[in-house]
Amino acid sequence: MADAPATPPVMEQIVALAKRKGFIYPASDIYGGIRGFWDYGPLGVLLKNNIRDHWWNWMVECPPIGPDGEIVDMVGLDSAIIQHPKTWEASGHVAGFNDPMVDDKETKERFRADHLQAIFFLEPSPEMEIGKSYPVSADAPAADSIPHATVIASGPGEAASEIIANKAVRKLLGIKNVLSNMMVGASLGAPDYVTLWVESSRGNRYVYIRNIGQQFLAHGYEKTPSPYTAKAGALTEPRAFNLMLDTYPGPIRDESNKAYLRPETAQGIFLNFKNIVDTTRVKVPFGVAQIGKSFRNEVTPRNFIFRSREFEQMEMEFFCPPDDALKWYEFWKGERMKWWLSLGVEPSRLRFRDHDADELSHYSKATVDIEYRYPFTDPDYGELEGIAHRGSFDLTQHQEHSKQKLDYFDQELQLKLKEQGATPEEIKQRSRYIPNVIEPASGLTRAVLVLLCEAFTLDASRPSGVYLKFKPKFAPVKLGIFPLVAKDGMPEKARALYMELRTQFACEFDVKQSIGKRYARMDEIGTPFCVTIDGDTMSSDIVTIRDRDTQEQIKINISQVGEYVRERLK
RNA sequence: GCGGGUGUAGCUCAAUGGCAGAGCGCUAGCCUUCCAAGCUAGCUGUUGUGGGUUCGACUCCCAUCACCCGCUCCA
Repeated sequence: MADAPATPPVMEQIVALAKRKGFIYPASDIYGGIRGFWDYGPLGVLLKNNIRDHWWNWMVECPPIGPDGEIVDMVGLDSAIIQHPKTWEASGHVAGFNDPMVDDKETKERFRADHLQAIFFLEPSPEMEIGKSYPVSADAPAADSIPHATVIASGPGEAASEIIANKAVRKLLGIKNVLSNMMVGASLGAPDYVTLWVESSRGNRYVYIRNIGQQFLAHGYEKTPSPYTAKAGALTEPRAFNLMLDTYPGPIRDESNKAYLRPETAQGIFLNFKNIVDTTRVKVPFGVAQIGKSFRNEVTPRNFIFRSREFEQMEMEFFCPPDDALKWYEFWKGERMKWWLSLGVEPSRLRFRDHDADELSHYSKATVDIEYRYPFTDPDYGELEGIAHRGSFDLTQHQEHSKQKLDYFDQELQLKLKEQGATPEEIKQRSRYIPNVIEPASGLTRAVLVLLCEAFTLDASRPSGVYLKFKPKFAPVKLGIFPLVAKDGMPEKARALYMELRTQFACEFDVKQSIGKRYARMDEIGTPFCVTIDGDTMSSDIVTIRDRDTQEQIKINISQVGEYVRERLK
């Protein structure tokens, strides 16, 4: 699979194969499809359920042993997709998912208003001096919207590499060389922008001003220069794009009934924190895991099932004492990577990526992504799972909004503090707290995509031209059972074997057409093993097992087939 | 949502404005002792959808939907 050229055509082949063999269909296909939604076909649902069950087993039924050798308490949950609307006010989604956007009417680019970055043109000249101000040029802006830049310092610095690392800027400017960077101020904004003086492929030299959004929006969008052209007046009024899908439970469609389809499964866990603590015997630290559908009104669903409006998540919220949060963060980071590797994903296609400070969500103290090198991101990586240190944000928010106490009394900590000779005051204060949360949140539907990409293997030497190299445990069908030819009692014998094994794992029984064709079909859907009943079987119960990856065949007794396959499903 | 591209059978693709086709596939039968063999018979289309121009539209025009690429967003 590493040999497959990682270009868009490969992705198209994967999408085509997924549809042709019944893994994934466009939703509402006969009506022309509906953007951002996909249906999982007969094989797709088997694959998805296999991954889902593996996660549930790994996280809930048999969770990993903790960093200090302790047993980790873990329970499951399946909360409603629609929660009380206040949930999403408390979580920050109503505000955070209403990002104001502005469009550049000329270039048709769209930007988040609070993320606006502008690029101005500044023709450098030898006369420029530190401490003096110069107007940065813009094509035809209103006079009062021309910022003046004050040169505060010059010389190379850290900002240069940071800005050069900004893909969009690099591409836009065609930056060749960084000539110098300066600290400058602009007349409309704060006096501390980092700017950069570069030589570009266009032969111009530019000044780049970061994060002008906040400051310039304060002066009105009509005076805000467009990020790319620096023209004022090109931007539209900021408009909100709600990224949550809504619905109106109850007989009357009224704003007061408005509810949201959950954009993440996590909040259902926080809402049940108190219930779980009260009704089960879990003690902090413990985790609550949930698998289910989530919905986001994505602006642009793209890249097959990578970004869809309805998707499935596998999330776990791990509640721990604030003092231990970092320890557990590191622990889950490691465990989650192990889990992805257990799917049979090639290690070199996985990586961690820490979020920068300015990239962190409003709630998070630290977040790391596990990323995968998808064919459509290659050589770059795309998100697969986020592991976030959410602090006490969620429980605190829900405590405030619901007026329900969501803190936790830690009896063990109380005892420990007593032993350490802490004062009664300190004991009282520290043993009752709002737990911190470590959240590994992964996309089940993304895992399906990863396994499809990972398994997709071109092989011109075999009749199918392609096969899916799933780890046997995750293959939708485990075993093909074929009579070599449809005569001499072979079909009957093969059918009897099928009847025996179908109760143990997913088997497919096929009599039709040539044996080669049947093998080819199994290759295409990633069936790891095929067993063939031939003349030897009829005379001495010896069958042939054919391996999908090597295409090699071995002979074993018919009575050992079940055991042979089961051994390889572990 | 914006810009560009694409849309014909399950798949890959043909068809000057003039009868919608081929290969693969799929189904049934025959044949067949290990990798999509062969023979026979069959299956599949409101040419993405809806309008318009025309005697006549897969073909030209408009709208719309979906997909791909870029922007934006993002598990």
